[in-house]
Amino acid sequence: MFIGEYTYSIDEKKRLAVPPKFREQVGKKAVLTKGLDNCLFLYPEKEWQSLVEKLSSLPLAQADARGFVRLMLAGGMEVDLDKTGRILVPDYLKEYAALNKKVVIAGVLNRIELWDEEKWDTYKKKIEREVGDIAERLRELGV
Amino acid sequence: MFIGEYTYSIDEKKRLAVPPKFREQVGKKAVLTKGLDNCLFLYPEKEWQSLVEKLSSLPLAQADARGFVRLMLAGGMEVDLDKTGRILVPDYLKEYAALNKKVVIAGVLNRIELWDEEKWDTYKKKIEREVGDIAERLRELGV
DNA sequence: ATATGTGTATTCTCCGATAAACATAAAAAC
DNA sequence: GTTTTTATGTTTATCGGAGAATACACATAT
Repeated sequence: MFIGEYTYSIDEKKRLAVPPKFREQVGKKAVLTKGLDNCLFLYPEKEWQSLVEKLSSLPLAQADARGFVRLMLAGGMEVDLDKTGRILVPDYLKEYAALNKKVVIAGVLNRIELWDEEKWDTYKKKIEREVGDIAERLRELGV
Repeated sequence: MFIGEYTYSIDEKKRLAVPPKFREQVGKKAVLTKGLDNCLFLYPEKEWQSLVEKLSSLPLAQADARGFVRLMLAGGMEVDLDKTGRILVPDYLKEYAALNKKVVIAGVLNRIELWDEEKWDTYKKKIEREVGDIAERLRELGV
């Protein structure tokens, strides 16, 4: 399980370090893809497999599902970690998530999320403001 | 079960002592994360696991749930107790809870809460003022 | 076949951060 | 009153990130 939030710089060659605490869990190969809310998702090989299975089961007839599957699959890219634990972020993903120099790397359950620092701050502030209400609504779900 | 309220100083290296009465129950590793009402939650490993299970079952497609999971997970951090029973509070959590030197450490059922002393006093006074009304409302819930 | 260019991979070093070990002083327990 | 526990402070050594420099692979052109 991934947990915690770190900030790293993406260098001019679009290389980005995976935090040491995550490296072992990620392994040598991972999949980087477009996520929800303008961030990127980074999945370890195994987690990616089980996600793909879920996506496979979505109904082809449903336009929403087609779109989502296309976003995740066509948008994805296999990435390798180099000896020092960095990945290479493809241009089109860097652009999708509007990544600048400072990138927030957040562990969320079975995936790692990459956010542009500014976007992350904005999002976080919004959530923190609303968290009381959200918790009330989630109560129905048993949290 | 955690019970009671203690006050400790957080030092300039952001180390904070876990009260001796809590140490055995907490163990060597714990998870510190953002809580509700601007405090921090400290969970023993086991309690954290069962919380994570609940969070895992929330639907990825629901924006509210995503936000809440991100707050708890990305906001969390594994912390170790050092030889003298202290944890290291990460900068971003210290900031989230606006911790100053004096920190109130309160046992609440299956978790420990960390509060800035001033915020705690204010909150406590507010609750004490409203306790009558609150009790009325809770009666409907069967307390 | 050689030269040149472009982009990626690797290694190295510096500096700062950070956490582990150590030390001291105060308080509590017996 | 002595001993143990606890709270807090200081020092030290290790580790990690960032950037620069180098080495390597591949392509194109001469």
